[in-house]
Amino acid sequence: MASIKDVAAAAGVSVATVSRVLNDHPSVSAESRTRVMAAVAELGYRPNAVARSLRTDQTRTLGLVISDVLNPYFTELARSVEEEARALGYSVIIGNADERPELQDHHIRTLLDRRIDGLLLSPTDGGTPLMLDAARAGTPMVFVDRWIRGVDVPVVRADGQEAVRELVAHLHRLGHRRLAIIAGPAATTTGSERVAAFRAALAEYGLALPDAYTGQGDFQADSGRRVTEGFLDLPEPPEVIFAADNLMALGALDAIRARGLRVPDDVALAAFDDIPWFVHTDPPITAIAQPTGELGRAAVRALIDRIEGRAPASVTLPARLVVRRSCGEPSLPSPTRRSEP
Amino acid sequence: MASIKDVAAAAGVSVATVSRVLNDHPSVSAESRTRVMAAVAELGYRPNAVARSLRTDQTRTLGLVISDVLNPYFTELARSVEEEARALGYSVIIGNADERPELQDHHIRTLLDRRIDGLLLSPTDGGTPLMLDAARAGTPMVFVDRWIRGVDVPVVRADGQEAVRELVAHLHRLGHRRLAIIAGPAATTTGSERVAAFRAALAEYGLALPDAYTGQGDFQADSGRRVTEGFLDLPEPPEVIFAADNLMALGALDAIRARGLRVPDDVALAAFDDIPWFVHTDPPITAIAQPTGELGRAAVRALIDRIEGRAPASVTLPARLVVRRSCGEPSLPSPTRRSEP
DNA sequence: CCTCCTTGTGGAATCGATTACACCGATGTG
DNA sequence: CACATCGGTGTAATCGATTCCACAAGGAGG
Repeated sequence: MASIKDVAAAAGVSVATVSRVLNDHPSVSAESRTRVMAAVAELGYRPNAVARSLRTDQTRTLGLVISDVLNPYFTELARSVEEEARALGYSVIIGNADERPELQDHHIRTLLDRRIDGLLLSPTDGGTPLMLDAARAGTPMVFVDRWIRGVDVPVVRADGQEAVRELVAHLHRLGHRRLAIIAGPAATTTGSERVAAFRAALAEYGLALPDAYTGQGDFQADSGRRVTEGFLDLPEPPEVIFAADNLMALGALDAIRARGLRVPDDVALAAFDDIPWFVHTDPPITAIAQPTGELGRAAVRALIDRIEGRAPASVTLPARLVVRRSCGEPSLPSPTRRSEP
Repeated sequence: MASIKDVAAAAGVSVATVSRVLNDHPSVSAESRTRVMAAVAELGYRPNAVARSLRTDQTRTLGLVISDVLNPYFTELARSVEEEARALGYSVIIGNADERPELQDHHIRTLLDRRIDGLLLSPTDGGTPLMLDAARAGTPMVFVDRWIRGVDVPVVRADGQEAVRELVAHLHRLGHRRLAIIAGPAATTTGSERVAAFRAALAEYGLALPDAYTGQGDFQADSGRRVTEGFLDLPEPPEVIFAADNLMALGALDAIRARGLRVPDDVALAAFDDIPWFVHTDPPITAIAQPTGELGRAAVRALIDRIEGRAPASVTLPARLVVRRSCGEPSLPSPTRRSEP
């Protein structure tokens, strides 16, 4: 592979001049410029990004560590992150933590070893020492979706409180009174906040959230299945199951179906995180939709602000309720609300 | 950030010795080794992967360029690729081409600039000059899923011929005679091969595949929708629509639903590429499942064989039919076939 | 007792870029 | 006419690692 020396030799100039042409430095004669360009084209020369990074101490690369690539929510997030980063001249390396803290740490470590310019994180847990150290050491960092308390790192996320309140109102209007939730890991903010929001909304209607109706999941389909089975085994099973993410909703649907029960006639189902497939499930699932693309883009902008020395700001965007049929009443009466992405 | 010099100074040895300890070279005294280790721990030193790569001319990184991250098939592929690569000590950088050749080239170029050790490709098209040049220049490369004829690059893919034959047999048995296909881009192998396999299977039953029943899609949901509308507008619409990938099947389902028609009563639907959601759509969709995880792992092994100087082999694995209810007959008669992943 | 290995170590070259600094000739100015 | 200025260029240092080579010390063998 041709190096800058080969180009210099072919163009009959020094490597310094070649470098100047490549980085369009002002003081290069038109003459030299054209000869260098010709040599570059002739040799098919491409600068070695590794060498350049070593010298300039910047890689123009962002790291993104997400909790689960197989979750369509995170896939969409990753996509929008990459898009915005590319538009701003950065590349993105994605690490999939699979909801496992060790794997998350593995990726953070590799990313740091590669000297990425900044890190976008959606922590699987309450924050490992490695992550905290990196933040303290001044690695440019931004949390997306999930975050960690007590760390001075900007957070870009959606606020679901209002949407959860709307959901509960919707459920209450439909006559449901026994509402259960499949929560995410308590160590994650999205795990605990969604339960809190749900509980608060229930309280407004004078409803309680008994322990028996609070199942502990891990954001994976299997846990949704398991928790749902527990709910259905109860002497008095809930009328509604609210899953704190889309995969657990899938598991719940499985479990309900396996018992020969019907949604929403026997049990109603709702989920946090809307995804395209929810339109096509049987029945279509009522969900709380996050502005995923906007979240990803805002996170990248915040991170790059931080990297380039500007002051990054935390961002909170509202989530919204998308009513479909999984909680009852085909929603024909109110056609306004029947929004599809 | 601490460098090897700092470690050397802290341990009272030369950088050469530190390097030897780090790469556990045999001739280092136990004495030096422990002192270096202590210094490393004390300083929290981590070798700079950029510098190391420059010197050794290897990055221990693989590039993976896929056609569409939002397609669950490719997400799963990416996941298995990363998993196997990690197990073998490599990292993976994923590029999403979004079915756009320019974007694909952008990613190939960036990956090459970063001097990745090898490239895993699922080409969006017939092969851009850049891609062909890279192959010719000797960049270790392997095609996954989709490939390009006339290039000397190993291919790891699934063979769907037998499964398509089974599908057609299944459809014929159910009494369907007017079968249509939503094809992928003809420039992709998966685009053309699936049509060919379908046509060949139909021929075995004395059925033709008229042009009117061959719609041109681009592997995206929208195109599935558009083509399906065309089919339904025909004076004699098909009885079955076979989508060459899962996203186009989703679009087809949308279009059918929008007309107020029912699956499978009014039109039957089948898809290439099985995904977890197909179990939960209304109705569950009959699909041809690829051994996605195995494909990803085999591709990584082939690529690493090539990188490390062993002779890589092409791999072809069989796809299989998963019968659900979208083509008619609840499949109760034959419970053996009702396999779920 | 002198050579010859072996083992452990450090100095320095190297990878491919960027960039500070020195230099040279041409132009402008007092 | 001497001198400062400036545009254009090259030499060389530098980033942080790896690794070749030289060398010293110590043990084995003649």
